Amino acid sequence: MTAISENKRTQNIAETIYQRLKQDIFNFQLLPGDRFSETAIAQKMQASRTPVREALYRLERDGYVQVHFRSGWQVRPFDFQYFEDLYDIRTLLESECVRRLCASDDREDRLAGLMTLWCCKDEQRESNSSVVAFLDEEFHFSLVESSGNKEMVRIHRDVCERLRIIRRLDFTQAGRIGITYDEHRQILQLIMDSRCEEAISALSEHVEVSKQTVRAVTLHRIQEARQRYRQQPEH
Amino acid sequence: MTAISENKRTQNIAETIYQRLKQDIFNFQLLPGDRFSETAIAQKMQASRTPVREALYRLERDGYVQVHFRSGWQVRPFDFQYFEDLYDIRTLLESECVRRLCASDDREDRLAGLMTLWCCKDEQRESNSSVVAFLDEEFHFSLVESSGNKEMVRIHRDVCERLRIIRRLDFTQAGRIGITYDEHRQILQLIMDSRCEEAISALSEHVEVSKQTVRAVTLHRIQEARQRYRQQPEH
DNA sequence: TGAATACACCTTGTATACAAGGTTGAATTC
DNA sequence: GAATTCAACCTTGTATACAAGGTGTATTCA
Repeated sequence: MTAISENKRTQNIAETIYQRLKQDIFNFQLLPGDRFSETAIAQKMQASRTPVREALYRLERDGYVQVHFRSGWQVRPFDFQYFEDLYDIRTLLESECVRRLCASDDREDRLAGLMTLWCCKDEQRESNSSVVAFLDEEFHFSLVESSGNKEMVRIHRDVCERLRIIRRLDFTQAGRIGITYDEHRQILQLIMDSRCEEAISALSEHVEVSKQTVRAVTLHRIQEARQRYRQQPEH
Repeated sequence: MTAISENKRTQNIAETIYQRLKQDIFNFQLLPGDRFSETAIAQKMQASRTPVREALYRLERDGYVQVHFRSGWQVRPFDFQYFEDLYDIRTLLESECVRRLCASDDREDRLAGLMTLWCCKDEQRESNSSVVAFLDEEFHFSLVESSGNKEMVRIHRDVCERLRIIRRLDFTQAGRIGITYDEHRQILQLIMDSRCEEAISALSEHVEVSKQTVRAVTLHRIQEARQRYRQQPEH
């Protein structure tokens, strides 16, 4: 009801439903393995099946849900290998961009913005974990954008989008914010000094830690959500 | 009419239309920049707009067409920067896989199939350009599959799929077949010898040549198709 | 009591009707 | 003659009706 009525002045019910379903999956209101039908979603969203189907097929291509022929839809079960594969790709793409940055002459100009943001005094550091999570993503996006390869940017954003469902849990852990600042600063400094391999190592390690941290947290959160679900089942 | 009536025993009109539209784009029967409506496609395919829309949204996500709000669809104009970006990503992904192969102990087993196929005697070489084009793709797929990273495989296949529209013109050029065989053999040999950087160089060069060859051919073919179109316009 | 079968219901796939708004071209006015 | 306005048509977005087939349950038979 809400999402539809605050219908952005133009029309894109399909887009709205897409966003809302993704949110539901991200917030573990739709749990991995859950099954549901197009009609049920349509009723919940107070819309017809047409935009619902459009949204679902987008989510299917994104890898979040899968359709069973004439037998309903299902939230794709969690697969940690899947996320680790994505992390590997992220590392590969960003490493390549670091390599190109180190070899470029104008890296000072390209990195100016990031330098002032991440190499600041301790008291100027952001402390809100949501904001830092956002800035962290921007940091990695910027690295890839510096490559000038639009398709690489697109793929990287896509990979990060898939990872966001678990990454956003990262900064809820104590100490992660400070570590992130330190590591970003170190990476930038190494790039500026053209110490390419060291920069790539630092970056890879940075991502690896994030991966490990998230793995434990996510398992915990899914467990938690499943508990809640069992206590007050809606159907 | 044909594509629909030979309707695979089950139903997937949307899938059929998707394939057929993509073919039309690949064969330059739908030219970059062409505009068309859902209704027109539906009539041509003798189906309703519903599966047509599903197919078109898939093609949009694939990057082949774009929708103009309440103003029809358009085949996305050719953008060589786009294809060169894709070639760069391909090179990056495959290089990484070569690197991993060189570092692995069981590369002999993993590459056994490719070795017998590409390091054969001259008289055993395939001469049909379509077949070689297919085998060439399989060669590069196999390299990436050896990484064991399913998502990297998926992205690589996706990139290759986007490139196929221009790559398949490659092997129509005289001499390309022999060169492909020679280069594949060289790359495999370098990997087997664990000469990692040399293997990557050879691979990168191999892809680069393909890129250059295709660029000229494609420009020519589009020109050609546009001529035909002007001579016998259907509308 | 258990297994098998049939039927009712539910699912997605497809076709079609309707709505809202963009485009185009002709008519009208200056 | 040129510019502007308005209306008819065409476009996609959405809702709904219908079709084909999968699922599960209840009933029946052994």
